[in-house]
Amino acid sequence: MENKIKIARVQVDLTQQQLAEKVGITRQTISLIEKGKYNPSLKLCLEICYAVNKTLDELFWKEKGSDEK
Amino acid sequence: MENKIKIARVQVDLTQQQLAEKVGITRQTISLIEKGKYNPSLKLCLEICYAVNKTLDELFWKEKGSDEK
DNA sequence: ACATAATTCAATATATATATTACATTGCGA
DNA sequence: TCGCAATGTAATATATATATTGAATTATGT
Repeated sequence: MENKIKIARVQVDLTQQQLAEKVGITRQTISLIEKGKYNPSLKLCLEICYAVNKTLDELFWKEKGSDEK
Repeated sequence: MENKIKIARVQVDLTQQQLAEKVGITRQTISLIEKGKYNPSLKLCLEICYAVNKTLDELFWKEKGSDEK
């Protein structure tokens, strides 16, 4: 499984749109991040964490060699 | 205190240069990140974690409103 | 099946992370 | 003090995250 943002997002009952507004970016960017298409900045990661009430490790941690694409 | 990268780095006895090489970026970028001058990508954060044997939360977590610049 | 909301996807534009080169500064051992 | 290694910093260049617009697709409820 790519990342856990989507799961955390629905857990707090937010749509991509609403999450995007909460963290101050666009819906498309949320979509791309959830799909693992790229590589958000630390600041953005943190804001997503705050919005869905998770920590960095919970949302973004991957073990060293885990998913080699 | 800005971030904990520098501390973790010296704990594993690496110079900025060596850490940079280990994670595949330049020394200057490490310097800027340690000084809190910007905002690395998630991928880079993870690689730094692996190199110094810490987790994202240990190195990069900040509470919501903590250091407002 | 239809209507609507939620999400994915593409193209181009902009902001910014990172590279590169080079020089300045600091600290430490001889 | 001298010399060197580690670090800080600045200018410009490049790669890429993110914005923007808009269209296509997928889900959900009726």
